[in-house]
Amino acid sequence: MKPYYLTTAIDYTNAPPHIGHAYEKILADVMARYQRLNGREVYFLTGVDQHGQKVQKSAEKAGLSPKEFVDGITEKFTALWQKLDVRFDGWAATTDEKHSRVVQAMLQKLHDCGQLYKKSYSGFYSVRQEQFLTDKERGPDGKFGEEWGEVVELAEENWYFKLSEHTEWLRDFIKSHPDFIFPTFRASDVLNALESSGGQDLCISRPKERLSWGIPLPFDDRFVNYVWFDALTNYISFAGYLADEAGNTGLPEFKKLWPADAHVIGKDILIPAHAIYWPIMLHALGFSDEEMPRLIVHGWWNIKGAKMSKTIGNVVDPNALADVVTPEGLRYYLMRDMATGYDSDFSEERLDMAYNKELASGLGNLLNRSLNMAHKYRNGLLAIGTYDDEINQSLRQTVNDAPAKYLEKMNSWAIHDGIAEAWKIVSHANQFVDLTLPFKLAKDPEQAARLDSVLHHLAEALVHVSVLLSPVIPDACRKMREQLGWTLPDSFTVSDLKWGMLGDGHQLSQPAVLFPRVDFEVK
RNA sequence: CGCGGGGUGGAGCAGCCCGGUAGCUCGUCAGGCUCAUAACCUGAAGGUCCUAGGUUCAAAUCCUAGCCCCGCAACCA
Repeated sequence: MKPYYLTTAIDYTNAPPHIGHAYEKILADVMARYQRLNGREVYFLTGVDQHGQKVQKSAEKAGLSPKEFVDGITEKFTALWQKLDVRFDGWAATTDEKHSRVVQAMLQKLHDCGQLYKKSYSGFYSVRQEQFLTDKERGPDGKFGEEWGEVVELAEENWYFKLSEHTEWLRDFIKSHPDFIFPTFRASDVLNALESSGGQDLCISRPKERLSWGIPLPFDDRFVNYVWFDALTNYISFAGYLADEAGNTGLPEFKKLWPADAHVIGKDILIPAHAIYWPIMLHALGFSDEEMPRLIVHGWWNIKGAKMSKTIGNVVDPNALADVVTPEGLRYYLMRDMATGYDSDFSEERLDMAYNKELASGLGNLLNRSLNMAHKYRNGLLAIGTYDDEINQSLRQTVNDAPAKYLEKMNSWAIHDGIAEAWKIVSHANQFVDLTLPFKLAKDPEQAARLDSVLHHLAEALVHVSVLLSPVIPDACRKMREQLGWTLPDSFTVSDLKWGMLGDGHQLSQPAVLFPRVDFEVK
């Protein structure tokens, strides 16, 4: 089977990362880890989009060169990914020369087969904002507001991509491929956008005098490429597309990797970029319908129902949160509290609940009490024995049922539901302790066999949890396994999970608090 | 009639496709337990399932009309 090829949006290096950036990368990282857990080879690509006018302007404002400015912001992103344990295989930075060469080779290819043309456009241009204005920017009085400064009428030549030639194909493709966009309800949005778009072509250049921070067009050096062919192309350029033509080495073999099994993106960049421009670009380059990628579209984190925005000043900093609830706590919260594809509300109360109630009191405490009793009563040595009863059977049932349900949910990107399936084991195990009362069994020598079976059942249940939750909280699960004295065997998969991972005479390690409780300052 | 999502106990959500005792997590209250991270377990209170019609033996679920909230409407994860 080909490797599972997974990408995220590449983040624009104009401002530091916020909670939404973190969510998307963690979501992709969880899926990457989940696929690996199922024995699938994975290639996970993420990166940064560093070109463009906003960067150029922000750099000027900061008194830095675009390169210096971009490097500074980029470092904030990479540091965050490291902190949050987001492990990617490829790093897509659009200022990378390998990338520029592929972009140029691609543009040349499209130019050669007549997909690009030059045209003059005239309209109203804001000198201060350095952009053309449309009727949308006009105020109620039909005039352009003061924020645009001096507005002049200007004619400018630019290069265009024949997008309109392919819209008919795209319409049919979307209708006949319901899997193309997840969740499916977003597809109707795209079809609507296609209807209203008419036959517009896509402007892909900017004259060099206006924008210098970009990739030059190979067939016309008075222009640099603008946005789309630069940013979207990262998904194939860093996957080894046109590597020979571009003279690139050290990249994956494109034929083996493509198509992408998942482009993980936010709903804001679905239309037009990923659902319209991107498939059409690929189609124009000669990619077949079978070579189209799949889009996984996630929702947004709102703050008390309102959109997060710098203007309102309610931007949530993932770095600060990770410092409070640990990176794993943040990963867990973000995954458990959002139904993939839909919006969700961020709140400190929920984060508090997820960490202190679920991770600390639920899972962490269960591990701690189980190991503690096993050490207290049996020096951490498990004995399987022959004792059994209905209470034991019931817990085994829950544990045995979990993997199949978990797989079903995770395969359809319902991470929150997958977590819930694993959590059923945790809840049942805590209940199990209260039903079996091992601390009482320990006082009665005649109950020795039953006590052994109870301690074994708890440890066994915890081993299962430590596997199922490992994509979401890998480090905590590793620590759990360490305490349980069990290592994940090489090439182990979820379907290998079955009752009896811990044999007779298994030695447990010492317990240690997994998730120390955290006091939340209510702001 | 631009498009999409949503409206379910105090909060957040599931259930709706394939009608049949309204479910989960948190919070509140009461009890139990003492192995454990003041953690764990059990029980209780609390709901016009946005509104009004309709279909049906039966509607949160299907149909019709309307109201409200959010987002999008071609560069914000």
